[in-house]
Amino acid sequence: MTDSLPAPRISDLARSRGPGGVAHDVPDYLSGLNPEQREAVETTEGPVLVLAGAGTGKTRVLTTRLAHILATGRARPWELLVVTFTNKAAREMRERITHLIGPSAEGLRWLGTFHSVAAQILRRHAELVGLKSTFTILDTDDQERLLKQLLEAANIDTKRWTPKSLAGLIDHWKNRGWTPEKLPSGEDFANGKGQTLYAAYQSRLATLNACDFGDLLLHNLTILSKHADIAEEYRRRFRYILVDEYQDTNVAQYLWLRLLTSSTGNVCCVGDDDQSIYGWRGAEVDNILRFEKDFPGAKIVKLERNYRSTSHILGAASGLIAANRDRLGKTLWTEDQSGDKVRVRGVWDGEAESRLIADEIETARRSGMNYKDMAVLVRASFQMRAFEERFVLLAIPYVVIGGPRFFERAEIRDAHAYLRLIQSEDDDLAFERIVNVPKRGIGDTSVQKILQIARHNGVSAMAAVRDLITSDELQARTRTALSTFVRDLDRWRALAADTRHWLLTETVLEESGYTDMQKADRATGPARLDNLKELTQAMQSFETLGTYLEHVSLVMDMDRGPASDAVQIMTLHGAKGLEFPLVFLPGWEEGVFPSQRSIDEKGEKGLEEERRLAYVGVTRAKQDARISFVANRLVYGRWTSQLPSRFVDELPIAHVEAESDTGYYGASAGMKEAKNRWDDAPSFGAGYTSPGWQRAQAVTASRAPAARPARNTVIEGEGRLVATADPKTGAGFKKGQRVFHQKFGYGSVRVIEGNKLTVTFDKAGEKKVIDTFVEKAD
DNA sequence: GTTGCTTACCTTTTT
DNA sequence: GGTAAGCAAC
Repeated sequence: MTDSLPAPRISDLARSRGPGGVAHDVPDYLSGLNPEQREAVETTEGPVLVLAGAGTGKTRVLTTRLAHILATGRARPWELLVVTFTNKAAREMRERITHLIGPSAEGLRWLGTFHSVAAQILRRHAELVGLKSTFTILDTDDQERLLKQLLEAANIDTKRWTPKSLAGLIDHWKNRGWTPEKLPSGEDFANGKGQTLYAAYQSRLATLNACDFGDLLLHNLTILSKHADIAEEYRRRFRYILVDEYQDTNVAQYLWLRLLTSSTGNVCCVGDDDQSIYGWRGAEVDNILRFEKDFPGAKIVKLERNYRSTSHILGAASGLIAANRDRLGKTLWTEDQSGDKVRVRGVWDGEAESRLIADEIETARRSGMNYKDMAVLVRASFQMRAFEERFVLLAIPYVVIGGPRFFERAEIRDAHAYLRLIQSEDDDLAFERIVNVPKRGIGDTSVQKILQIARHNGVSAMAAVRDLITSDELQARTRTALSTFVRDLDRWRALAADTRHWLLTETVLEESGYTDMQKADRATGPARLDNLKELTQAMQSFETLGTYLEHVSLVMDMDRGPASDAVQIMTLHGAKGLEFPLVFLPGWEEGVFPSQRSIDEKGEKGLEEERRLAYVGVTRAKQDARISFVANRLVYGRWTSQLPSRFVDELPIAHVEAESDTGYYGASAGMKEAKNRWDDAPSFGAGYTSPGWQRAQAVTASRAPAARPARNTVIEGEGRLVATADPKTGAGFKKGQRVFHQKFGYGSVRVIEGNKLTVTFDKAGEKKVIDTFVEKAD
């Protein structure tokens, strides 16, 4: 196994390059670093906080530090815990370390995202929190459907109290490390039902042998805090801990780290408080701001020398971020004095904006720049479409990074549901998803009946189905459909044993009629079939179906093929950690960026986060950053006047070159009104309504609950949360017992086999029924 | 049980 | 303006 790998080969590498490598004791890999970077790499013992500004070589420091620890024999690969936030970051880190130290990087078993490492740990100790080690990880869709069931069972109006909002709330609670028992008072949902619903949800998850994303960490916290021996084992194992993007850790992740770090811990956190942009996901900038208090004697290293951008870009970004109050403060500098000022353009509307950017892309292209060196970074994905349309029109190649996530597409989830059900018959959510996809004539009523039986008997839906098809509860047609379904599944399961999983997938899609169903859909079918093809292709790089499914549940993202020469379109969040020679930053308008919602929900804190996002955006640029805003935008199909973003005003004029042609467009079309400042343009103030439209919506929404009280405010007892069978029914039937059945009427019991009764009905004749569907009659 | 129409909601951002 | 869920009609 990994433990028997040869010693790290970095020593070879250290000697291999350059004549200077032998002259000093300084290994080759350290020689290219500046003094601060060296310090960050060589301070291996004790807590270290590396404040790495944008473009200061953070990843290089991180990977070199790891290589250094390994090369100097301080630890072996499997004794390092390395956590990142995104899969992309984890992947990149692994690649770069492999490049530095060779194949022994494979021994880095504990390198991954918080969630994937937590999942690994949880699999080993699942039984301590009432799960089996084979637990499945639910995605948001599964989660919301489950919550919807719970809400409905509790008679809560799911329009007013949406499953989505409850999911968000529960996630928020989990991010803070709150189990249902530890939920502080004041945290609530649906008038006092919050905690009960949360508890009910957790117990449903346990029944399903499943957990959600938040649970991965929350269960870890439970295990590590309740079992001192286990925590101690991990503390001994992880001799060095490295955390990337520390500014984005939430409370749960923070607590998790603390549990895994001993008092003398060699923990190194790297981050940039100015780039904290995940507050909405529970990130606490405070974690990084109070590092010194948490780890007394911690060494703080600031990386301020920027190697990425020109001084104008850095100047613009620094001026912008200076408006934030909550920061540790650092000053980026560069020796690169070349380059143009940041260009700011105000144009008439969204179409003009996409035209402008497309034109500039073509100009840049003509001057020899590759498409892939240009990026359009937007605040929210709805902004992407305008650019896509324009680019298609002009045949500018582009790729949308992020966008609708591959694994969230309906057809991919359907395929997964089939596979999950083949792999584990207990997967009720998978069952629900595909029993009737493609249509088999198993409607909602039947499905509900199946689920009811399953829940009542404490078995899986599939088990209930197997039961039901030998009874007369369901219509003959439904029964036939279900038997076919069961037979198919059994056949595929048998097939799975000796078939490669991607071939199995193809067979299943074919034989289930799924492919035919898509073929029948002329509109979306072809694209979906393409996606499925892509899916089976991607599956081939995994050993087994199991490893594949584990991977997709954690990595909701897929490695696409090698980057082609195309303009990259992505959100600002998605752009973090990347860099491009030429960056376009459209949509800098109040309400769009900063997003109104962010301000409404989190006030000044929200605004500061938006500003950090702007900072992230500008600092992605190496040579040129081009910001733009429009005077009019089509929102929800409605024209709205826009005001330039306050961030535009905050850019220091010394580093900006601005021009707006929106001024008198209406009066004299095409006339350009060049000026240095644009906020005095009379036309902006004139018909200014935005962001009123959004605010008005928010107000209506938040008032609605008070004005219209829920119909079902009183819900008796907690037990009502989960549907229970009618109390009049139950086991204990005797031969000859008179019974009543909703559909078949009165009759008497003739045979009893487990939960199945053969009843001779007075009118309907002899039928096999499930005991929960009959009542005793006198 | 399925099809086709109407309506409500939507637009943050991701593991 | 687009989409997904919900509802009435087949």
